[in-house]
Amino acid sequence: MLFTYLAASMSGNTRKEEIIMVASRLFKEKGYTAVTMRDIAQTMGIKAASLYNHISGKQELLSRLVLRLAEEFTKGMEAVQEQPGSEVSKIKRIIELHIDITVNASEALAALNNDWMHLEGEDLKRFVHMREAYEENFRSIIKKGIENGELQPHHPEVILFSILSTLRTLYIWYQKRGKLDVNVLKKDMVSVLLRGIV
Amino acid sequence: MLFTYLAASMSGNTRKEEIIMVASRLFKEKGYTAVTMRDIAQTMGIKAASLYNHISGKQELLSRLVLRLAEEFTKGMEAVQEQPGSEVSKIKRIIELHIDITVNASEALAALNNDWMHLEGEDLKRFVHMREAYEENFRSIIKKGIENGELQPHHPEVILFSILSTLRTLYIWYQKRGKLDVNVLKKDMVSVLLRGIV
DNA sequence: CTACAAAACTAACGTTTGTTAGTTAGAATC
DNA sequence: GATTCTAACTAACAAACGTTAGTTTTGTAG
Repeated sequence: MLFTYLAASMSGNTRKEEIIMVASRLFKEKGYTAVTMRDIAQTMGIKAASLYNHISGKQELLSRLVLRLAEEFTKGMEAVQEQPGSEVSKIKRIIELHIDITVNASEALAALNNDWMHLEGEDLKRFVHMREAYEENFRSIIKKGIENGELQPHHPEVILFSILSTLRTLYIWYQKRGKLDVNVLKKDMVSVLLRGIV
Repeated sequence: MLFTYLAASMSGNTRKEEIIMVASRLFKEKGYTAVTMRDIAQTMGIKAASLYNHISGKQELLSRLVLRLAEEFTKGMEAVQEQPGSEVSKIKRIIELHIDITVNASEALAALNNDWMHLEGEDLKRFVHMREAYEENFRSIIKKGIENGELQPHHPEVILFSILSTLRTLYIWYQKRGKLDVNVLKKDMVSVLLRGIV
């Protein structure tokens, strides 16, 4: 089953995971730097110092959120690459991957998109590496698609960026707009991103 | 001439505009909250206290950046609405508007996208109102386009979101990728966003 | 009932933050 | 030559920050 680890973490079974969930909600609204440990504690109904019985510090909250999700994307991309089929079908699967993760972890996605630069040391390096690898894999799928005539001969960078920025920002819209059905959303997104709107 | 005020402000003719420019660069990299007045001062080669000879405080830096740009978008949208022609041609003009602003003020766009929520009081209200109006105007163009058969009958929200999130994130990619020619970029973006990639 | 672990508390620490007050050097104006 | 203006400076403040140390409460197993 996909997203099992993600699902377990989102349900917040341990106190630690509860804190991480609360943090992700606050990070989404104000950003990592603007959220204080006292904010997180107050939302949980406890004092800031009590948080340290469960976590090592603020950085751990960020790195758990971001790296956990980045690994999910990396795993998803690997699965797509191993699958047989056309390049267009792979792009479809990537779109669906993003939508699945958005639906299951929309809060944490905000941290991944907006606050990854506040990671430190090895965590930051690892994240940047994963992100670059992800984009490079996506790019080579697009290039192959252009070469064999599946895709229009546009600059690959423009295609990559236009799809990826839509998918990465999806978390903002999904839930502002009444949470439409996931399968309907997938179908619409695939159609709009691949075949355009006119 | 369009963007005159914007261009004047970006050239940094006064000391105050210099500070605002430096701030926008730093805000783009780390976000509003993570940037300190000492950071800004150090980048300018002066002490933090000296900044207050030119500006009233940190908030002013943010609100100048964000509201100035928001007004540029609002003016642009008004111009598009007054223009005759098909709905598709209006969408084209909107795409070009975003690209023009991105090229002329890519730094400030980061603040507008990521840090608007740190505006306070009346500034925040004004921004949110302008943003909602902008989206509503865009949405009604799309709806009209669907009604008269220019556009595919997708959920307007999906179309709006997919175009807008691409355009809003453009500032990240434009300059990471060697600053391609503006007119080429416009043509490619219009083609990809309107007619898709397959 | 006792022992223990989990999870909360109070109090405080050393820094960093945005900002203010008062001062000074140099250039422009009268 | 005196005055005003511009733009920098030093010094410091009060508040807020992440975090630590030590203590108390609470629930559970022997």
